[in-house]
Amino acid sequence: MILVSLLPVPQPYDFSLSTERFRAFGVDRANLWHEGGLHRMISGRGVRIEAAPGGVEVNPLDEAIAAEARTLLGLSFDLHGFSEWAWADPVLARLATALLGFRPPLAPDSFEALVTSITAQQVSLQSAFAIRSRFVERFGVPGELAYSFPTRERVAAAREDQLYAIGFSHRKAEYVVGLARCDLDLDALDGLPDDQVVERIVSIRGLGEWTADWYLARHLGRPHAWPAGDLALRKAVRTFYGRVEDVRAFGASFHPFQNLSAQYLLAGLRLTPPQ
DNA sequence: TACCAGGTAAAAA
DNA sequence: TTTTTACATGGT
Repeated sequence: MILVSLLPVPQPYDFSLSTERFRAFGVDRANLWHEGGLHRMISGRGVRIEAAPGGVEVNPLDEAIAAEARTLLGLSFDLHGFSEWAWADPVLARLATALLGFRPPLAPDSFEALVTSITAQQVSLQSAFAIRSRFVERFGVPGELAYSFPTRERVAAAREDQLYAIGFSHRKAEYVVGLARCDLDLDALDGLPDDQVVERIVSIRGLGEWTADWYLARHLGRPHAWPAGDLALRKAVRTFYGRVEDVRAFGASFHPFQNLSAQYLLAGLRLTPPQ
């Protein structure tokens, strides 16, 4: 089926602001920013997404590509509901205005989401992006611009020392290969409630609470996800609300928009001038 | 140079 | 049970 290349996005939407994450920390070879557009391999085809009136332009476009692009661009978030709700909180009211049109992107693939988190454990996102891009170039498949992210099968067949050679710690190399080889059906998790998803994720070696929370937030797009252990989120909470004794408990005050609140606080930390 | 950065598991206390 | 330690890289 031929579709027009416009993918509508609820307005207001700021494509450049929403994709800042793909540029802020270095190059992501699987979600590549190039000449004003975001490039990703979808269904084996190189896809370019760029700003367009009323949404984004996606080329090429078919049903499968549209579905993944909707996930990638975070179209499932209730941004309108969040904006209305945010008026009750002076901090979020300011951020919702300053970051008008910011819609957090999601990682469309479950394995990619988890490997991405492992690479980001404990190190700066600058370091994580650099290491992950070498991993994508080594084990992924090159397209015209972006690479397809390494498949679980390909990583399951890899040796840990091959990952160590491109900058993974021995421990993280073990985690990634172990994840690829484990018997958990990742895509079966999306039908489970949040707490059961966390339970399954943390049962895998190398995946802790932080990784599970970000999986809920950035892969499944669950509204109530709140990565309380995240160093940057803790810093953002401290910056915008002052000392908070229990950051996880504090997340309840953002119900039912914990995920969007966290994403706006993090984006605000990087993009809005200090108050 | 030394330290920190969007953690985790295992050893030590 | 709680606290401490090792870990690899990139930026400052």
